[in-house]
Amino acid sequence: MKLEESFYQRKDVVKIAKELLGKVLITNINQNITGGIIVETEAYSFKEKGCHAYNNRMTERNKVMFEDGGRAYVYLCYGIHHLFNVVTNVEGKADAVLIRALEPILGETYMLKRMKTQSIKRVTSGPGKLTKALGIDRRLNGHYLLHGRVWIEDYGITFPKNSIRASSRIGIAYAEEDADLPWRFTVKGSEWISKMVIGNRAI
DNA sequence: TAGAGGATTGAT
DNA sequence: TCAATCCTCTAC
Repeated sequence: MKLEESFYQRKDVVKIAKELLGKVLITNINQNITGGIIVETEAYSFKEKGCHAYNNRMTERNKVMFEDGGRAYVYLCYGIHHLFNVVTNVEGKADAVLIRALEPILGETYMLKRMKTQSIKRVTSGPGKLTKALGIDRRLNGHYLLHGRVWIEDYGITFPKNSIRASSRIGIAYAEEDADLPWRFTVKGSEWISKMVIGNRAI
């Protein structure tokens, strides 16, 4: 069952980021259905410095974040990678959840083809990789998640509270004290989460 | 309008 | 450890 507007348009982006774990992100690009169970997310709020929309700063890039919840915010990072976010909260309140890793369950063949690899373990374990595997790019920026080519479904999978790990978000050292907010959520023990490194420590 | 830098990744 | 790669934002 597709998640409805009311799921996205709530105020608590951190809660939504946790609840998205276990949901299934699906795309239909050129009739190729691909998708996976979300196992890693990060919450971003306009109230903190890690967010593109901090202090209500609206630019050409992030203006989708200021629209009503339930849309895709896709942007290009490092000139190479497309990153996929879910816009949450109501119009004017620019919150979003970055999807960082999936467990592939639909269209594995297409994903392997897009990633030019034989290893399914590597196709969706990182925010830049999963967008490529699912065929997501900036053309889907602003796209409504309730119909069309990209959406999120509830497959009835719920991870118990004690199996969700909260840690600090990746790659936002510039956010000063807000860089320490424990707003990255991963499924404990999942072999599908991203392998980013903080300092010398692999996490 | 030029210049710097980024919510990453994979190869070395 | 570092290059790839280009869009976005800021300052001038």
